[in-house]
Amino acid sequence: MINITLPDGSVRKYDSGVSGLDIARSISEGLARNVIAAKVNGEVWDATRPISTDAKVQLLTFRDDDGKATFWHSSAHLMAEALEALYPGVKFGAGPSLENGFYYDIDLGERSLSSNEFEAIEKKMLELARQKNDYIRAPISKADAIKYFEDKGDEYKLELLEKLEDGSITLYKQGNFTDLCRGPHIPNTGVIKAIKLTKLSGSYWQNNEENARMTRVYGITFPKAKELKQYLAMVEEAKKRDHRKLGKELELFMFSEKVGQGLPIWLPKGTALRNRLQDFLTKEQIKGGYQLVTTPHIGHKNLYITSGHYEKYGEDSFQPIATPKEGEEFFLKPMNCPHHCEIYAHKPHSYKELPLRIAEFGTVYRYEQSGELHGLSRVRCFTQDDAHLFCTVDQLEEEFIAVLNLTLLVFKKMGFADFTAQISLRDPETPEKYIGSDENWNAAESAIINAVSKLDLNTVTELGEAAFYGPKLDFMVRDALGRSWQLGTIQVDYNLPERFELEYIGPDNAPHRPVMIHRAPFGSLERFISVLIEHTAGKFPLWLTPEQYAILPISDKFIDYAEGVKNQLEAADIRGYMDDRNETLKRKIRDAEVKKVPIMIIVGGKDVEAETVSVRLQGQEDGDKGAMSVQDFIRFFNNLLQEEA
RNA sequence: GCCGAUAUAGCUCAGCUGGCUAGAGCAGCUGAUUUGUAAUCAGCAGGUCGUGGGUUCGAGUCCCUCUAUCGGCUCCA
Repeated sequence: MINITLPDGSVRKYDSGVSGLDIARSISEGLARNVIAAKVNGEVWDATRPISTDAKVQLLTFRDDDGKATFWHSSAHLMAEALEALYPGVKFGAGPSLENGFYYDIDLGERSLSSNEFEAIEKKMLELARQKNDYIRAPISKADAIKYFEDKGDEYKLELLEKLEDGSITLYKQGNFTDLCRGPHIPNTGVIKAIKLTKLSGSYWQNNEENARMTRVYGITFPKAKELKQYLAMVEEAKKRDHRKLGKELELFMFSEKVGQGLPIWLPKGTALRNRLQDFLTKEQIKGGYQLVTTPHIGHKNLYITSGHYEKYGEDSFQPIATPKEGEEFFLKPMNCPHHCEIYAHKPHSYKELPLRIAEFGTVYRYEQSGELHGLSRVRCFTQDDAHLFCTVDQLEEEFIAVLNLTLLVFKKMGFADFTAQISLRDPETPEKYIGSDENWNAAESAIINAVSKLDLNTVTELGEAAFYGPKLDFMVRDALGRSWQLGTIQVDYNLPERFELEYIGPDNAPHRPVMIHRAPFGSLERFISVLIEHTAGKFPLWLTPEQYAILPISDKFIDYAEGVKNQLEAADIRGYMDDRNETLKRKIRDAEVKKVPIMIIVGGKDVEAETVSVRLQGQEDGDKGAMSVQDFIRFFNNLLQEEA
């Protein structure tokens, strides 16, 4: 008998050789039907794999992330089986699970695959799934495995085998398909009920351009047809919220082929939105003891040689701007820190002045790879809500917490609840990638970890995601299409103060090196706005939206009256416009609804007589709020603003 | 940057296997209508079919170049 400890802490006794599935059965039939895999002492195993020692066991279903991963990985095998049945001789590369679904890289030789063929493949997969074939795990010797794939003629699997150690190799077989695989897998194909192949793309073996080109087939599967339907509906909804589409429709920004790739042009409404975001943050920063600065958009080559960016990014940046003077070169600034370091360096500092916080909405230019450009999320010209804090090592944690709170305030104000704080540390395997002493790195990493632990945050820690000059805390927010984008960032930097030889005079009357914190709560206005658009589906909070109201006169007889109302609202600092077109009221309402103007103010004969306005709220079943005086409307409006805050 | 796909009016799209003056809806303009809570009616105008080249008697349609966009990959100071 062995002892199995379940997640709730209870311990049950089973015969040695019991499987996760057996344990599930002993608990309930329903659970047994839904079990996909079992986490045994922290390692995900096949639900059918025998457990022969005392262990902590967690049964995984499709609801668990590890369960999903197993389900989708098994689905990749199922797809491979279908592909092999439909396209004999196809060779297989890698076929992992993804955050949403799975893919398999395949080599069809001369043949190419088109998405028109997806339906046939899905059909085949369903047919195979219904056979309820078991996924069978088979440990195998290296020699036998090599023989198997030599006979099959799959050179990719042979290449993978070369790197594996004899004794650790397993094959998985379901139906007529056998794959080299570490596993784990679902018990049998029958649980895969709903299948959709989603896209096709090119890839390279081992992700290396020098290697053979392969075709990557993406798909997603679910245990229930309903779940697939919901997923597809979610994807549809996400497409509707795509900031590129809404940005065009709401006339926030544009791109021009003539102006250049990745260079967003902000239209009047988009600019109004940006300016409002900037005003909001500027006020908060002033409260937080920041000083505002303005620096040029270009900098001398020497600035970037000093900062080290020239060496690291010079070749991949916008190339230098030459001047009539021989040998003189300037760069478009790719970041604001070097300029800010020079601001710090322009006069001596006492420890009494620290922390020194300087902020700037700094527009920067980076030559991002053309294939990477994406709406406002990834552009070549963007404005960072940048600031650099110079402080002593002792002040680091406190400053870090203050910055953290500012960032959280921004997220709260914008209604972002679904974000993750990613603690990005060094990769201990590759110390050569980082500059600076171990001592400084340790101090900086623990300052971040300590600061974060004092706040209630959803965090993940990623090794190897640190910048080359220091660890950082990045805020990741998911967009409408499920992609994760980095917004705010807080980074600790010992490197630039060193390179720029920044100093302060300490109480001991000796020079010391300050620490620098880079931070940007929005990250960049461009990316922030892209996520905000998708988050709100274009219906911005009242305080932020470019046009808060539309006055809709019922006919042109009431334009004068409407004009008077508009003046009163302007005086009360409420912004909007009048729709004085010669159109029906229905039409004007529809257009304002589509433009997502939050408040419609209707004025007609009854209003003129009673000295009222009739108020309608956008996007509501019953938006009609009835008639009220302009003074009452202003109160009503301010209440709405209050509710938001 | 790499792989694949796409590019027709301001916007969304039609135009089959190459064949008369390239179509529609919305937006725009003009006129009529003067309207009470999600599209009033009529008329007009608008495109050298992304760019440059080629094949052909003939190219929006086929081929190549470039540019941009989309989906991936890689990258992200």
